[in-house]
Amino acid sequence: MKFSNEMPIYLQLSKVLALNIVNGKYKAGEKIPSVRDLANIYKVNPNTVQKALSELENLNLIYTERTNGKFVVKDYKVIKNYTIRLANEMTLSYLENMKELGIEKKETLKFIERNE
Amino acid sequence: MKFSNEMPIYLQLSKVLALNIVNGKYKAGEKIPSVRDLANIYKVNPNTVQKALSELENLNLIYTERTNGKFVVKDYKVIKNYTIRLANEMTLSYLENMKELGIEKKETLKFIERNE
DNA sequence: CTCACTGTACTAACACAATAATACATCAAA
DNA sequence: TTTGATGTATTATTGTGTTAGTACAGTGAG
Repeated sequence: MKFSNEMPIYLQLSKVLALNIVNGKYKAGEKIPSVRDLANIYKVNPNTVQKALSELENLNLIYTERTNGKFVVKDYKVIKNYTIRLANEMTLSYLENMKELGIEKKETLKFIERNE
Repeated sequence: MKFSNEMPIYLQLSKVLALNIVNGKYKAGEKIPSVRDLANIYKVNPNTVQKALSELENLNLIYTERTNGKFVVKDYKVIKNYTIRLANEMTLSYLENMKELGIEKKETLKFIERNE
């Protein structure tokens, strides 16, 4: 796993883990790997993992059982809603960015067609 | 002008300035504001401006006349090519991100329609 | 109970982005 | 020539992301 230097690692890691929840690698109600395991998996410091996970907890995507581990939230709707919110944010941001480049919606669609 | 803390300011500033070139606020061949002026405009340190501008110089979007100022590159084609490259990168990245959310191209188009 | 595993907390050290304050060299204009 | 503008370079300081190492408390299994 490679991290960019354009953003703090803990934020990048947080996004990666959120994706794992969204795409079902970590399923609703399931336990996620321990802080120490994640640190090994992604070759970062346990403290960095903890910071990343606290982001996910703020998003209500995971919850903590103090001496047992951290778990994906049980209600799948929460995950689904998060997914839709993310998709909308990404779409809006994409369209805005294209607009800033002077590319209107009609042309934007051409760019999308071109990239299968 | 507000900067996020998710990315170094000099990179954010560099993107803003690149946009000013792309959308024609700073036209081909034109002089851009001095390092000190830009620092005042965006309320950042002159050193930060310099770092941002060196990014633009690496992209060949601007060039320097040592004691006269910095100028947008004269050849408009360079700017146009940069714009297209950016748009392609953004589109590709957007489609990949949506795919990671489990949203295929057909559904992605619906999201775009929904966001006029 | 003992041991291994959890999350959590703390300190220390390092790297680097960012700010601040100067200083210098070059050119153009007054 | 003098003045002011330009880019550039240097040094010091601050804040914080990251790593490293250690320690503690609670839980469950053997």
